[in-house]
Amino acid sequence: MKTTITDVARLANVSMKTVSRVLNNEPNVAKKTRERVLSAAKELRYSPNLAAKGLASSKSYLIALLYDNPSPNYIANIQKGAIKACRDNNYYLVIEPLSMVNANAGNEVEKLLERLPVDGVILTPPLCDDKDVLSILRSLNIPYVPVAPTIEINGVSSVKMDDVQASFEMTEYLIKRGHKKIGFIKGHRGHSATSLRYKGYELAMKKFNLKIDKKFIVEGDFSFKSGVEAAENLLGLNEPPTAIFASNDDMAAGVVSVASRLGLEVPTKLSVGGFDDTPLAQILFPQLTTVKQPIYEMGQMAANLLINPPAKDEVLPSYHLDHKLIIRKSTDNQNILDN
Amino acid sequence: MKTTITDVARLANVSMKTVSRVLNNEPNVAKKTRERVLSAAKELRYSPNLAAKGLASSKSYLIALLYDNPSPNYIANIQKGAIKACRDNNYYLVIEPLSMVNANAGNEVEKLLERLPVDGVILTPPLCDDKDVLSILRSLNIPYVPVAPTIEINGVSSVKMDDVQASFEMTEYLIKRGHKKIGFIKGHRGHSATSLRYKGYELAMKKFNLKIDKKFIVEGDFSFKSGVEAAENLLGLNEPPTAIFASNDDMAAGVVSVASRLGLEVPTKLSVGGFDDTPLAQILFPQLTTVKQPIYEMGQMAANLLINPPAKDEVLPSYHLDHKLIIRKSTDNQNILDN
DNA sequence: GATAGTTATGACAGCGCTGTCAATGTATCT
DNA sequence: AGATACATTGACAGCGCTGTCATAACTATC
Repeated sequence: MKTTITDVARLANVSMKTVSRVLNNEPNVAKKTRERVLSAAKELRYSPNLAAKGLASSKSYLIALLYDNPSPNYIANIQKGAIKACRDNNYYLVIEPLSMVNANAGNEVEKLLERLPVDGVILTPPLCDDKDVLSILRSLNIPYVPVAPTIEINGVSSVKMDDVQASFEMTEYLIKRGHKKIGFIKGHRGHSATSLRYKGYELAMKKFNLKIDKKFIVEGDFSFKSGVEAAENLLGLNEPPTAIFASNDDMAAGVVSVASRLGLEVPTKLSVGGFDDTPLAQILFPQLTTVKQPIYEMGQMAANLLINPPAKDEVLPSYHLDHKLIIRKSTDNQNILDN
Repeated sequence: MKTTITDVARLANVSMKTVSRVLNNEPNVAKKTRERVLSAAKELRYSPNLAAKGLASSKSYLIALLYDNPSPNYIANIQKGAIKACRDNNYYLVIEPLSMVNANAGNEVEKLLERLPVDGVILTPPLCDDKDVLSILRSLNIPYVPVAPTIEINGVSSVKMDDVQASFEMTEYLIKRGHKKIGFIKGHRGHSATSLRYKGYELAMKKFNLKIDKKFIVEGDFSFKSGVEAAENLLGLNEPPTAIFASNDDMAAGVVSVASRLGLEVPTKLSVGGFDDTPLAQILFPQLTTVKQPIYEMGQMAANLLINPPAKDEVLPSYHLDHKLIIRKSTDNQNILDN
């Protein structure tokens, strides 16, 4: 029924092994032979049996994506990128949501990976910083790539974006549009992005010799609600900021909602910047100026690093991928400043 | 290194085959033997090699989830449900996004499945109604379960919710809160949910002898923007509705945004109902009354149907799972009506 | 206690592929 | 031409498990 490598071998008049060599792009096959095999395989519409390959070569052609409850949007994009890389290499992606809540994720990972011998694991935050998970992976000797980790691990490449730079650019952009009083809403304490994004803000303010008013820095936790509270706080000041940079879109949405409740028109009276470019950013009115993370690209790169590991001597500690400042209406105060 | 079935067999002093029987819950093993094997397996922390099992039994223990660009939220939930079912049965889920845009998804599916011999496929809309995909699946003889399909296929069970009933309940709820003039925003033409949800609205209106004003029925396309336009249309009427039921949350969000622009307070002046219970529904102010689809449950059920197919004589054409009317602030007009 | 019926167990081949290693063919050099 | 190197090919075992079928060990029956 299903064609096997033997069928191809017979048709091409070579041994199974030679077919195997051709199909796996191994060296040392005569050009003529290679062509003969290829056309035989094509004629028979041959495609290899993954289980058999796996059993014989003790590889699985499977990459696992482990995650613990990040936003659906984030995970969907990581997935798409990872799947792209997998497809390009005849690998497959299996998805495994984990929960760090009930005790040890490490244990869960262990059970999972003992049963499913994947060739590599992609770790997303916050899993990529979980000590147990990392040590299990190391002891099981399974290659892994952390995506946007807080901590760097010796000898392990990670994939990330430059939060500091992105945040710097957003702040710089606001400054260049004439703002001097720029409020900043921090993210969840302990999340690595929180301090990095704040740092970018700080650097930009310093670069342009703007003093950072402590009253303008408010703590949030990345939730819409915390954005609302922070905005109430900031906009209730005697001298409120003319722009607010919230370190994610949900909080920025909170800011916009408070502003509209207070009758403060965005962007004419208040500019608002977000971070992440979630779908929300385009749904909001006015649409949100924000930073698009290279999520898809990170997923793709991560999978690629696992499938085609770089030679030892060219391993980088981490691969930085490009973000993008997306300028939309919520910071479009030009008319006002111009007049 | 890795323990094999042979190790367990040796320790339990039985043959490999008996170990296999025990581990796969096959009948005809003496109780004592079974216990002995089980404890040996436990002691050695044995876990079977998937590739070997697959090769020997020509099964893959893999279920594929095929989708084409639905909302990340939808897909994330389907995934979680499907993975739950997989985990409970030692199966794994591989994810494959497809694109029906560039010509035939059928072809893509074929290439995919020839290479990856999955034991079953979960199809989400709109893929579950694609003729090519369905016929490929049939010709490859791969079991599949459509999730929320428009068309029913003879002999194939599907998993769905009752859109008509849910929509009926929402409408009935609005009516019971005193509304008589209820606007309805339809979804994208051609999407099965569109007509079903409208039908539920219609039935409820009829049941309570409310006449359906044609001006109150507006076409949308499930996008935020179309919700905005529909709302402008509805709220611009001489006698505008006192409640608007948008057939998804994005459009409902559009309604809320128009209402707030027009100074029409929600819910006191206008009640708004949505559908889907997306994250947006809780972010919005006021939070949205909506219908929660059993997405997770559908994913779980779909995977389960593939892993443990029901006996022929008890196959149902489709499995309906329970939705839930989620009542939030956007319809909380009680105070007003009470006074 | 011999016979049949049933349950429990094991021997063994083989799923479809790749790794190893030996064998052959071809080119290069003295 | 003969020796040496290297490129090309194939034979074969075996990855870890399950299906098949034969055999062994019970149970029930008269």
